[in-house]
Amino acid sequence: MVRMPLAGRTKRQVLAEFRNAEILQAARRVFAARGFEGACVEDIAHVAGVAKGTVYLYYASKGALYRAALKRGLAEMCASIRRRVESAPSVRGKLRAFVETKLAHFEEHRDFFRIYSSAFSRSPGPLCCHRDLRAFQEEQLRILESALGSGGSVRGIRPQTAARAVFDVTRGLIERRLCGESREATEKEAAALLDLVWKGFARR
Amino acid sequence: MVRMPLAGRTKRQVLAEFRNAEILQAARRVFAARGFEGACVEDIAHVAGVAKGTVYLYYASKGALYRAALKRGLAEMCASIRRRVESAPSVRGKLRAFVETKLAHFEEHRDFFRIYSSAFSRSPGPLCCHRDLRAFQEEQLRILESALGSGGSVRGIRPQTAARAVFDVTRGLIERRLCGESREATEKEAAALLDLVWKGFARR
Amino acid sequence: MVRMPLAGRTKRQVLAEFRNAEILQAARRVFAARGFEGACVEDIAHVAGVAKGTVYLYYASKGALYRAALKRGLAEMCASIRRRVESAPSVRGKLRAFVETKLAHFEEHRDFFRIYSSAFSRSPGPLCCHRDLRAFQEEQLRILESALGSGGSVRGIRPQTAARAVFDVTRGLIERRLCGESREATEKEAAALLDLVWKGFARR
Amino acid sequence: MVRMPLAGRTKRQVLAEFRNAEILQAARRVFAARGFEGACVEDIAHVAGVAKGTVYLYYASKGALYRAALKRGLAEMCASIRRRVESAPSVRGKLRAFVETKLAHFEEHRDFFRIYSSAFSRSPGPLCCHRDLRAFQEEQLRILESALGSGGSVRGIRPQTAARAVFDVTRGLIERRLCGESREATEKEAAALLDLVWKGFARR
DNA sequence: AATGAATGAGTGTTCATTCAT
DNA sequence: AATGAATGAACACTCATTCAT
Repeated sequence: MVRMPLAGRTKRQVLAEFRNAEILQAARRVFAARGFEGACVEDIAHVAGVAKGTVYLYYASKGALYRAALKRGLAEMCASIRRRVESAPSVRGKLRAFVETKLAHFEEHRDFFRIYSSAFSRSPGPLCCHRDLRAFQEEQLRILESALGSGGSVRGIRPQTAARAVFDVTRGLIERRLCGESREATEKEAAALLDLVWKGFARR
Repeated sequence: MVRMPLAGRTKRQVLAEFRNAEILQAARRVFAARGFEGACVEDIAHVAGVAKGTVYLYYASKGALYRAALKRGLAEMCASIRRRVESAPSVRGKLRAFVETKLAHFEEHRDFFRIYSSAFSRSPGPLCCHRDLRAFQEEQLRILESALGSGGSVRGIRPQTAARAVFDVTRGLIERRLCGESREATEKEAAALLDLVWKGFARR
Repeated sequence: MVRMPLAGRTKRQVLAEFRNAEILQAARRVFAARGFEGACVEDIAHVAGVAKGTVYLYYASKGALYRAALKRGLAEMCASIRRRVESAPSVRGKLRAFVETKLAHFEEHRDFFRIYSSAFSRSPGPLCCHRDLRAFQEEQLRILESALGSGGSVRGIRPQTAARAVFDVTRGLIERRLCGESREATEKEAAALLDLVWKGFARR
Repeated sequence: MVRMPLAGRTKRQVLAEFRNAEILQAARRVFAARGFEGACVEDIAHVAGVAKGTVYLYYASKGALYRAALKRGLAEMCASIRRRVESAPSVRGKLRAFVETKLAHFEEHRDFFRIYSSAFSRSPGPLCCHRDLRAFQEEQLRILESALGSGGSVRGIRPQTAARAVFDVTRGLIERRLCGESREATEKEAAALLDLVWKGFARR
């Protein structure tokens, strides 16, 4: 954690942070457009407006840069989800907010989905998804759980279960949406799926 | 001109089919372990017990080999799903069969999941998953739909919706299972999720 | 030297000779179209209507096949030159016949010129053209020399010198013709060049 | 931003030019020794004393490197020819200078002749020589034409014709010289051929 | 801190040649 | 004699990473 006094950052630090942001941004764009292996550091550097060597001053390797870009994207999305879910008034509204926010996010950052969805399968060795990805998935589940738990309307089904259902179903929705399904069809499907889960969960 | 023995296949053809199977098998293993870009044709050949050039007698390119391996894996899985689902007696039993068959399949072919789950994000250009993958997803949905439709127990929710819910939720289950969740936890979760969907779908 | 009795060739031999001719013919076509390195034995075999392995029954290597094709082409051309030159009545007519025959030959077998003209530069090791090529060049020179010598009209210039001049100048003509110069321009140039040589050689 | 010292070139630029020259030089040697297809980039790099990748910093492809090497060699030769021809006093002296310069050049850069003479036959598609080669041939012809034209001694034969004769005959001389003919024989032949052309061209 | 020239390991693919059938 | 499946050496080109300036 870095102390950040009001006027305490030197010009150097400010510049460095700016550069870092530029690089991360560029990385996201390029990785998203071409995948991890398809992207090349030189292009990322070019898009970021710096020289290739500079990238290595900020990130130790292409892999580290990839992970940082992934993490940054996930963090942004999670924050946005939390904000929207928490500000929804009802439980059903919170579920809708979750689905809609994620759909909108990936539609806006359509490119980012490729990173997101390949994060599981990338990484060598034993089959396992990125630590970061796991962490952010957990966070999303917790957001959903507390939304559902606060409703207190359960009968026989745990909020964790419903949270996972919503989470999984949302992923499928996004995938189909990005694969070409129309916005209307997706919205109808989203409503229907939420309805299904809701009925299963909240029925008395 | 080659004599065609009664069996209908010459020794040559048999050998070729055997080789082909070996190569496909090896491809699946290596692609699964290292991803498309991480895998190198030489290794696949080595695992298959043939020379690099031989691979190219059977498949025109690394990409073609990848697609064939993916397709073969998907076809096997789909066939196995259909068999098990159709032979289950009740509707709930069919759903259980779907989930359990997929879980078991990916547990047995743990490696294959990496291919399966990266199939979406691979492929350049506009974000879109492989034709083959799409086709097999559709087939699985149709299996589920006809299982659900045959129950006739719907109320306000279409079988398609429930099918998608089951499909999506199963994917999540597998992912969590392969990422380290215990078999027991997964089974419990599977039961709970199916229960949720079932209640939402079939409630009176 | 193989004795060739009128009815003494077995079916086998006849077939073999036929195959050989087909292969040589195909080799010439393919080498001409794609150069030595660009041509692949499989294609030659295909064009010849035999299997790849068969080519190796007739020629020990790609290089040997190339040399044989070159030789065959050169032999044909030389024979045709000799015939035409010898049947021309006057010395000037013989020179004209030489130039015209070569021009026509390469125009008809335009492809062959690529083999012919690369024969010098191909072949590894010390810079030196193919033995065969040398031999056929010598033969052409001798044809010219005897044509010129028979005229007896020399003064101070040896027939060998004039022969070489005609030979060299013809090569240039062909090159320019095949590189796109029009037939008319070439013919005019040929006449002018022959005139020049003739005046230099035969002047009293 | 790089300081620009008075000399007008930074150290970097100087180094780059040096490297470039080394690579071109090496390319010429290796292409000459083994032909275009026989040469491999790694060897060229090795001879140039750089790593393979470095070659690609200077030339986009093996083909581009080849063309550059060809062009550089041609340009050097043409310049040398022009210098020597222009400084010769008489017309006959100019012709002699042309022949002698080319002979000497290829004898010194014996290797280069292989590139030079294969330039015609390389290049796929319709039979045609390299643009560059054509251009430099034209230039040599123009040098000869203006040398001949300045004599004004023509009678019935155009300087262009004589220029081509000299050009073609020189090529033959070089080929024979490099194929093993002795220097004396070549010189005698050169004199005789020039004499022939001269008599044909300049006779009254 | 920033640069970008240099490196060299890595890989898909081709193809001459062999040899079991 | 003919085949064509199998082989594996060869090679152009890319790109992550380093390091002198």
